[in-house]
Parts: sequence; structure tokens; C-alpha cells
Amino acid sequence: MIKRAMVNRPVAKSIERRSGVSLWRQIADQILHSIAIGDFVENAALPPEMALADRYGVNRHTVRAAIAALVQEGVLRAEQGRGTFVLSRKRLSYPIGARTRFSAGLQGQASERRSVLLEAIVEPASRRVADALKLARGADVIRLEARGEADGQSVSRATSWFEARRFAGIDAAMAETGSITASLERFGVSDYLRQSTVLSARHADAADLADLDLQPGAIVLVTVAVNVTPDGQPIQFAETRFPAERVELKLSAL
Amino acid sequence: MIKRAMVNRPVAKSIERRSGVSLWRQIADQILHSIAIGDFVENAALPPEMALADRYGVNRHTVRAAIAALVQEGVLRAEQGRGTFVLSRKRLSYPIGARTRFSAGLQGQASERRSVLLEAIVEPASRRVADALKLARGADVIRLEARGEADGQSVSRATSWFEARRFAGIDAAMAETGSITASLERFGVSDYLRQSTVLSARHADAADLADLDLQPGAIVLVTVAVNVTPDGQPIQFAETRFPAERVELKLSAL
DNA sequence: TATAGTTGTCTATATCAATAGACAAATTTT
DNA sequence: AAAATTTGTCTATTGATATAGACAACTATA
Repeated sequence: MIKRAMVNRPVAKSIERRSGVSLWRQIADQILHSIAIGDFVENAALPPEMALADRYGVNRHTVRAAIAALVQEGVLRAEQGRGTFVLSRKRLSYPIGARTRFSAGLQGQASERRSVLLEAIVEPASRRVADALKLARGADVIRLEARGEADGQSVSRATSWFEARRFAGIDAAMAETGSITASLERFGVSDYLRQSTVLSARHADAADLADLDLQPGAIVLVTVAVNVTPDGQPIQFAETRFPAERVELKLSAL
Repeated sequence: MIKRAMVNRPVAKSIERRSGVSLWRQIADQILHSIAIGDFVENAALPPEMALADRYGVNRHTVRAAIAALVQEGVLRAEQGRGTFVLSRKRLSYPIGARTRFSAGLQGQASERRSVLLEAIVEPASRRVADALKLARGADVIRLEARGEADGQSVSRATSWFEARRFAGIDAAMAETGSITASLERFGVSDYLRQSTVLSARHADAADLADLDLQPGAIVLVTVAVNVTPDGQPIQFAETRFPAERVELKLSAL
């Protein structure tokens, strides 16, 4: 009953027409994927446009549109007469575990890593936030909007909520230290754990595109997490968006 | 420096033009997202087409194209003169942890849950597979292709590899028991741990669309995992694709 | 130097995506 | 019963997407 495969060559993925996603966008996504899994190697030349057109069963101009988009994104470089070359570095691998902070654990992967506070706002808690933080609905919470950068590229976009009464001034601490962990220590929280994390994915919306410097049609990984003190008291509720083309999440300490 | 928000209403997400992703597909995705986060409630009517067109800043016919796609997918039902209604159940929440098997932990969420073996093939190990299983490159491995179903809907699509010599006949065990855990027990593996999991997301390719019964443009969550015996010997390497519109991953025991 | 291979640019045409307006058909409200 | 609301269908027009072919510009190689 079991079969034996004769050869072991890469699967030829095909393309969906009249799908609402243009062919050039689908091909651009597949090229990105091929780079990510090491099918197209860094610094090497892509197959010629005619060969790609043949592989995907489309016109050469359609392939050119895909390549143009990736050149625009800084993933490829095209040189007339020579070929098209892969520039992209590998995706950043974010560790996620009970005690892993987002800004930690990236040693060696990116030389410059920082978190930029975009906005701090006091607002009444929505039902979702109130439930997560175990507050009364409508209680004041502080919402922090922050962007994570590595080597000058945007790699994360986080929205997090804290109880306003307990953590008044956390925005200033964040702006100063650039770290949630360091900021929480000023409020007497020396240790905290990741209670739950829920993971999903969707297309980037307009805000994501602007904040993460993405091209339309990009995909974001979304984590929704609740952090608690060791005795189980919720202190932070956070939704973080990661550009799927630049980041993968490594679940550690499982 | 901190600001105070006056009102607390849902953010109006907007739409990207000339992006390679058609407006109707973007709106369909946003409607799915709104349903997933509980913004549009199950069984309730969607806002009228004109209101949606206004919200997204597009023509009514564009909204109609988005709704038509979701009706086709079975997410919405439109009734002339009455309105358009949400049919979709919530997304399935898959637990992932050190000892969590994919087929376990879904009690109460789906009444009927099963795994279907699609194909079993012996092939030489690629570099990726050989590295993960600590085998010589080109050593024989068994590749199993399986689809997970819940309530008649496809919710996962897994490709997994085992060392052929040690696990010869695992395909028959899988077909019989429908469970990886039960099959491994027959080979003397009574316990195993998830050594590592790497998570990413991408657009569904043609194979995913067919296997998971998705519409073009859909997004899949991808987990790549290595399972090991308690003493650290790798036994299974698996890549699993989940339709992001139907599944979220809940990271537990972190 | 000549040739082959590759990317860049142009024109032309057909199809899909989106806008616009009008009205029909069905349902709910007044 | 009449009016208002909502989905369904039709025509027409514009812009983006995709195909096709030809040739220019540049690079590497025989």
C-alpha cells in the first residue's frame, strides 16, 4: 500500500486565477517563500524571467510585476544583462516562552534592536481588555503603542494595556528604558509570567502597512497574550503584530 | 505627555488600493476578522450593504462581491429584503504545548474530530528532514500526508516524516488508529515531547486550497515541529498548515 | 569581436476589478 | 395599504491586471 517516491525534487506550486489576489502578488509571495525555505539562496541569481514565467505558467510581464514589487521591498536587486539577485536576510526568529520577553533572546540575529514608544493613551477598558485584566468594564487603562525594530527594519507592532491606577506613569518609564520588563520593575513587578498566548494570522490592514512598512497584501502574525505575576494577578494584556515575511516565532521552553 | 481618549469605539480599518489584492478580497478578509473577534455577532445581521460600502469607502457593488465570496464559503447567508446574516462558528482553538497532541484537547469545541491519512510515501530524506531527524542525508524516510477534520470541516493539513527503518508500517497503524500517538505506541514509543516549534504564516498555495477547501487568497498558519523521545532522540519531523480563518493556536503549558 | 543570454521598454489587446446609476423583488415598518 | 429598507439584477464606463510580440540595452562568454 505504501508507495515509493522516485525522485525528490521541489514541488511545483501553482497559481490561482480570478481569486481576488493578482497573479503577480501570488508569485511575489511564492518567491518570498522560496527564499525563506532556502530554495532560492541568498546572493545567488534567481532563475531568468522566462524560466520563472514558464514555471508558474504566466507571461513574462507578470513575473516582472512580481519582481518589481520585491525590488521595491528591498528583497531583490535586478541588474540589466546579468540577472536578478536575492538580497534578503533570513527571517528573524522570535522566541516565545513562559519567561521570554520579546526584546530578549535575539542575540546574534540582529545587531541593533530597539523598541520605540509611539503613543500612550488613557482610555476606558473595552470588554476584551477588562476581562483579560480582571477589571470592571470601563475602568481606566493605559494603552501603549510600540514598534519593535531590528537593524532599522520594523519587526513588531505591539498594543498593550495596563491598569491605569496601578501603573500611572508607565509611559514615561517605557520611553526612558525602552523595555516593558524594566518599566514594570519600577512598579514593584520583579517577575512575571506569560499566562496565555493565542496565535492567529491575517492580512495586514492599513495601519499595519504604515507602522511596519509593509506592502499591501502582506500577512501579519498576531499574538494575544496575558502576562501575570507569579501569584496569578494579571498585569498586562497585549496584542502584537509581526510581519510574517520578516519574522517567525520560535516556541521555546515548551 | 500622556493623552486621554474621549470615546472608545472600534477602529475604522481601511483598504489599500492597487495592492495586488482586490478590494473585495480585502473586505471579505476584514469581515471574517470582525466575525472572529466578535465584532459581528453570530446569527445577527451584518450592516446593510450601503453602510458597509460607506464604512470601507467603496462602492456597494464591491461590498457585494466580498459578501458573495463569503456566502460561497458558507460564512454568510444573504436574504433578499431582510439582510445578510452571520453563520460562522468561532474559530477552533488548537492547544500547543510540550505534551499536547494535535488531536487532543479539543473537547467540547467540535463534536466530530478525525484525522484522515491521505498518502504514505517512502522517499530519501531532504537536507531539512535529515537534519531534523539526525539521519544521513538521503536515508529512507516515510512521509505521511494527513488532513484533520472537525465537524466535517478541514482544519489542518500535516506532512510528517519518520525514519523508514524504525517505523516501517506506521502508515498502516495510522490508517487504523487515526492517531500519531497511538501509532507510535506500537513501535515502543510510549511518550514523546515537542522539542521545538517554529511558527510562520503565508498565503495558501494551490495544494493548500484544494486540501483544506479554502478560497484563493486565504492565509495558512504553519508550524514546523520536531518531536523527540524523553531522552532526546528525534522521532518525528512535521509541518502542519492551519487555515487562519478557521483556527487559532493556543500556546499552553508555557 | 561576435554571439547568446538577460533585463528594460514600448505598443496593443483582452479580461478582471471597481465605480456609477437605475430599477426590480422581497421584507419589515409605519 | 403604503412607505421605507434591503438584497438582487441589469447596463455602462473607467482603470488595473494579464497576455503577446518586438526590440533595445547591457553583460558574460565563446
